[in-house]
Amino acid sequence: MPPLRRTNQRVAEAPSNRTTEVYEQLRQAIVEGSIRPNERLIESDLAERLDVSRTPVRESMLRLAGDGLIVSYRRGWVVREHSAEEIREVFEVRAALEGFAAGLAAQRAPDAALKALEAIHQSYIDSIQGSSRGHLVAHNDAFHEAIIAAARNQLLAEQIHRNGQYYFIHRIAGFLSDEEVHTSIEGHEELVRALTARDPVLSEQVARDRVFDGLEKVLNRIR
Amino acid sequence: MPPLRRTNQRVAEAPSNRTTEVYEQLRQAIVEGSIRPNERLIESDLAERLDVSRTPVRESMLRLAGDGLIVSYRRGWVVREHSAEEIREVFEVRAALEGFAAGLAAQRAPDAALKALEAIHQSYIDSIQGSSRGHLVAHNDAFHEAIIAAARNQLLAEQIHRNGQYYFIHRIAGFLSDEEVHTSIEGHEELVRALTARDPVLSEQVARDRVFDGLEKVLNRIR
DNA sequence: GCATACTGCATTGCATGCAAACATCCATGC
DNA sequence: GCATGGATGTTTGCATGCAATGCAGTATGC
Repeated sequence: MPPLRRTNQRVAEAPSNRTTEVYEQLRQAIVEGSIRPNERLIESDLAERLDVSRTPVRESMLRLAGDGLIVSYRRGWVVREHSAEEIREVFEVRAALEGFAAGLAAQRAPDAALKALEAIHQSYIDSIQGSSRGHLVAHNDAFHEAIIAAARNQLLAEQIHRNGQYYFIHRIAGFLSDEEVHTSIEGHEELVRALTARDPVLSEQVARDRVFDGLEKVLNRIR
Repeated sequence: MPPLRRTNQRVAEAPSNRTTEVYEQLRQAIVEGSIRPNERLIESDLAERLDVSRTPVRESMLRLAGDGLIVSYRRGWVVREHSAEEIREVFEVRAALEGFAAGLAAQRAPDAALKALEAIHQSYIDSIQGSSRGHLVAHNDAFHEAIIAAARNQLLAEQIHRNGQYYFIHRIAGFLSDEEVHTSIEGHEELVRALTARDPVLSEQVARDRVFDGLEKVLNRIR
């Protein structure tokens, strides 16, 4: 046990190297859906395709498993499939975490942060005419990011991100009806109001309700 | 992309092998505190001590990093240290997740599960005379497990466990004053009442309050 | 005496080889 | 025709080697 300098600053969880590159690529592929659920992941295959040895691929697998994106099955790994039941579970966890974040934001966010949030929301409404759906996803992300940041709890932010469940949203965003888009915007509006009123209980409630709305939409899509 | 049989059943995240063994051992050592915060982890060192090659050690490191127990620092890994600020963050996440779980349990738990919970609590009170502190930890774990199970959301359960924050509790459990033990038991009592009353809002509130109580205790210890 | 450059060493990053485990396929028996 | 057992091939689990990286300690210049 040698003496060691302190590391109180938050440090990247993983350094930048080839393993991390591979990890990012695989993660992206799974999230986008270009590697499909239940598809089996063969080390030597992927290694060859990505032009690295099996080692970084193996290590990436472990990290993906930690994220819950793949699970061990028999000898190897397969992309996890989310049954309707599991999707419900995912959204419940989101409701818990994002709801809590909204509650914290209502208590802690500096006034400037709330103003910025309002600006994000407003600029989105202004630009809604173009009505590009890619834009919609980007806006939604920015809006949530702002709230999560305002909650001032990095661990909470990490957990929300890590869950990597956003990919459900990415896959379905293109399919939302105009009415659903409208509902979503109204939800944002309501949330902004609750936050600027500095009402933690209401903010949490609204944020949760929005998540459960999302769940309904997803469940409708997969049926 | 070969056709593949389905894997809808939930599968263990990692198989049982030497890597997993090493992982468990290291995790235990960190959680118990026998490897201290800010201590540096040397692959070849650990490999020799555990009598395996560096490969399973490396892979364990990645999983530990995924759990947030170690962080990359310079070239290697160090055991993460939790500043007071981070401890607050940890407990806020616990409040979010465990509170939510209590709320779900109030809505969903079969009557039998609540009866079982009451029994756990009661048997503990009956046996409190012995007042062994190891027993206290075990009881606390059982109590929480029962609630988490009753919430009927496996992902939520995984997240609560994974956070691996219990180790704060293990480290301090021996140091609780009798008064604090008493408070904790009262908390359990209150929670059982809220759950059997099937009141989700109250249950969530009580569970959260208990977590924040715990935070106070921990913060008092480290000062 | 302090800063800066250089050299050696500890330690990781990645590749690869080998053996064991497991699935698959086919043959055989009932 | 179905089940059971064995052989074969694929894929992982783990060990190990080599090169590269960055740290430490020392020497050198100012």
